[in-house]
Amino acid sequence: MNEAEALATFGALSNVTRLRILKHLVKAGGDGLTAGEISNEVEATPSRASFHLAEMTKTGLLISERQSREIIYRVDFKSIGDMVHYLIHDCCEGNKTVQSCCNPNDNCL
Amino acid sequence: MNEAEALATFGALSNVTRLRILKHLVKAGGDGLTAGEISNEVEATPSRASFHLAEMTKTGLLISERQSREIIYRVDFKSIGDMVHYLIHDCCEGNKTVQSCCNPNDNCL
DNA sequence: CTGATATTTCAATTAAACTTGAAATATATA
DNA sequence: TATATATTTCAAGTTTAATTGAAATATCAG
Repeated sequence: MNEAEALATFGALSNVTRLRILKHLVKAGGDGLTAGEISNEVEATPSRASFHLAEMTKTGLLISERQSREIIYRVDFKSIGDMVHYLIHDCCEGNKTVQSCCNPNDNCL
Repeated sequence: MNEAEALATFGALSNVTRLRILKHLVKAGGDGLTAGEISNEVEATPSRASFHLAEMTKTGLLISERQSREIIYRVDFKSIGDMVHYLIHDCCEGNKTVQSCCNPNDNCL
């Protein structure tokens, strides 16, 4: 992941609607959710949800697949992993304080 | 870290000038850098650098300390750790693919 | 106190991101 | 083919973020 990609990914996560879309999709698991379901869950109009879904897909955060009339979105966890990697290793040069927050039982709230 | 703080932190890192400030400050280590040095290094006017430094300090990414006429900025690694924690555990519910990118020798590029 | 240096603040402008609603596209079913 | 459903696209308007340059604040040295 290079600087431009990192900036785009941070930008993608800096909007409430998009952050909530991500969380709903994480909860949905491997089955993903349709654009309509997402639109309902985050209480956005279809066009607004579509705009944000496109934004997230462009940056690589989501993967989409048409299934007949519906379009299913899923999280691409690799892209979030890349972001975590970039944050820890590129930005912070492997800083121990940052790295310690990766563990499930760390001291980071 | 709550949703609003996470959004602010992602926003703080979604700007080139701010991302570069962060990297320069990480490289500078514990001594930090003065506002003037940062302004020079990222090639921004003093007022523009000051604006972004204030933005980053507001979100908790940086800590500032006046030393006579200069103001020294340092990275608060804890805030980045909190962000990493939020990403991995709150957003991604501890997803293994994401977590694997924390290690120095992972497969995340 | 005066003048110089370091930094911030502020108002004005410019640029980017977001929202809205209508129209377009894609697919399915009768 | 006609109609309905699911989703996207587009243009217009609105809001938020970033840049600029001048003025203000803080500290220091003479």
